[in-house]
Amino acid sequence: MRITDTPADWPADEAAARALQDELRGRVDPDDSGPPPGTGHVTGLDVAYDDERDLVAAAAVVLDAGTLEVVEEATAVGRVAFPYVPGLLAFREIPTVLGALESLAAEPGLLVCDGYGRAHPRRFGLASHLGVLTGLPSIGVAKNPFTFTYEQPGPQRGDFSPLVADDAEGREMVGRALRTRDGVKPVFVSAGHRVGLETACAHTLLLSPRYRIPETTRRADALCRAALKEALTRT
DNA sequence: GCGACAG
DNA sequence: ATCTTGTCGC
Repeated sequence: MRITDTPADWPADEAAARALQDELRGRVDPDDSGPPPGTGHVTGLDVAYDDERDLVAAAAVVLDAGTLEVVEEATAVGRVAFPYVPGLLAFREIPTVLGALESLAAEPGLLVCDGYGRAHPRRFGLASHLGVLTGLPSIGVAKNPFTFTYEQPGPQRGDFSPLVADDAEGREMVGRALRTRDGVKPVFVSAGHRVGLETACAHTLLLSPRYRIPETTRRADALCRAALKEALTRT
């Protein structure tokens, strides 16, 4: 098994990581040049950790956006490149996630990340970061509200309410709490690169026909866990 | 200083 | 994220 290595110029500490986010945030494209929902490919990304052995397993699962059938799967294993610090999650996941993405033969199309994009302390979360580094359209679909506030959206699938940030960047609407299943806790959607919030929500609903979490993330979650187990067996 | 905090 | 079985409900 080959271990994806951390880039030599990876931020060494929190200050350097925050500075890099401030530098890269200007490269995010807020326009809607990404694919129309339901067309082309959508790629789910996720990672699993074993802090004991210092390992990270990442998975990239490409689905046909129209049928949600799996087109291709890829995994990569790496060393933990950064500790978990709220707001700096991307530095922990990106090296290995890029390793998985690079080994795909298919076009990734839209990147669906397990976390946030624009909804972030410096407006540059994991989805924004991955979008800028790859040039691919991306969105973030998180399972928790992080530090943001929101009113409970209506009870039906498709109902949503604004996700509001009130921090150093000011008070602003950075995403949506979106109900993907009737009567079930909403997911938290934010724009990444080349995809607007409205479009990001449309993608999310099409990717979640049955469960709260998008098929892309569900598939990637199962795959990276399996890849981690496999890596532990061989390590 | 304390608490909260994507995964 | 991760440690972890059964169980209540649709």
